[in-house]
Amino acid sequence: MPELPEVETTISGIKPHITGNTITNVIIREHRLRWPIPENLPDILKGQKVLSVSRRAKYILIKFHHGTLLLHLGMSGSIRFINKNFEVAKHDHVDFIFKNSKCLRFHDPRRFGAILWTSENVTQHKLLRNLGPEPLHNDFDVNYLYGRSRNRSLSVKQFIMDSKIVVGVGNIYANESLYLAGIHPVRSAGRISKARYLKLCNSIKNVLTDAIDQGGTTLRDFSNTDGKPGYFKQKLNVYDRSDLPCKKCNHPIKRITQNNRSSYYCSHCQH
DNA sequence: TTAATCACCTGAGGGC
DNA sequence: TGCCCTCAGGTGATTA
Repeated sequence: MPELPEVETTISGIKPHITGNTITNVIIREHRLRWPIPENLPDILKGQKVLSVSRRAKYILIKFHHGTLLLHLGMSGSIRFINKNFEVAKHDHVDFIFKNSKCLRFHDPRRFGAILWTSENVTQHKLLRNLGPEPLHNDFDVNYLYGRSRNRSLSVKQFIMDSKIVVGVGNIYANESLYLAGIHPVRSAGRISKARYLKLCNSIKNVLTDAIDQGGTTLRDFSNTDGKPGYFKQKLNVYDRSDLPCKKCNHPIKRITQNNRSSYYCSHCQH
């Protein structure tokens, strides 16, 4: 499932191919994603050149001179850059055809993803304007995280997964970061010391950086733009490892449910 | 303002 | 083999 490292991997894969390239057609086979794809998207994009590709949180931003295309991969989405005549598979919902007969193909079995258009300043788009800082930027640090956590009673795991606090920390990396910081996932966010938030802040940055270097985490649904898997799964310490021995102490990894999300932790190493 | 819950969706896997 | 059920989960919207 695409989290921030997977989105970063996707962008690295498509950026060199589509930047400066011109769209000649957009084929929409299925409009019903998380929100309906705009009916007039082909008219908006035909003949337009891609100026840049960037990311905010897990949104991929493809900039044109007259606006920005927002792509979100949701739970199961992926993008591939292929020849336009490549055989269409089930759940290949949208093709962006380019001048050189190549095609950016959006595939999403669960249709939790999104393809939206804005002609306004994209940073003020309603989906982006209230987002927290990027976890790998300098403005995400222990002072910020500790300050935002005061008087918050929810669990620390829910806290770091809240995109208004920090973006891009999904379930996998929240579990891994808390394990590396030695913090129990159900502990109340407001009752954790600054010293422990320093560890957590560093863990989040390290886990995400490492995962980006490994090309993301392949579980059930993710592959990169070449259709190849990510390799971070091999480095997971707790996620999806319930009942297996902790890599530090050999105690079995436990699994609990928090807000309908699976949490994995070592009761011996995390407090 | 905060926290909890719901809704969206389909493939995988297990039980029978 | 086939059917049914449960689970997985990102995130905006809704409710309390």
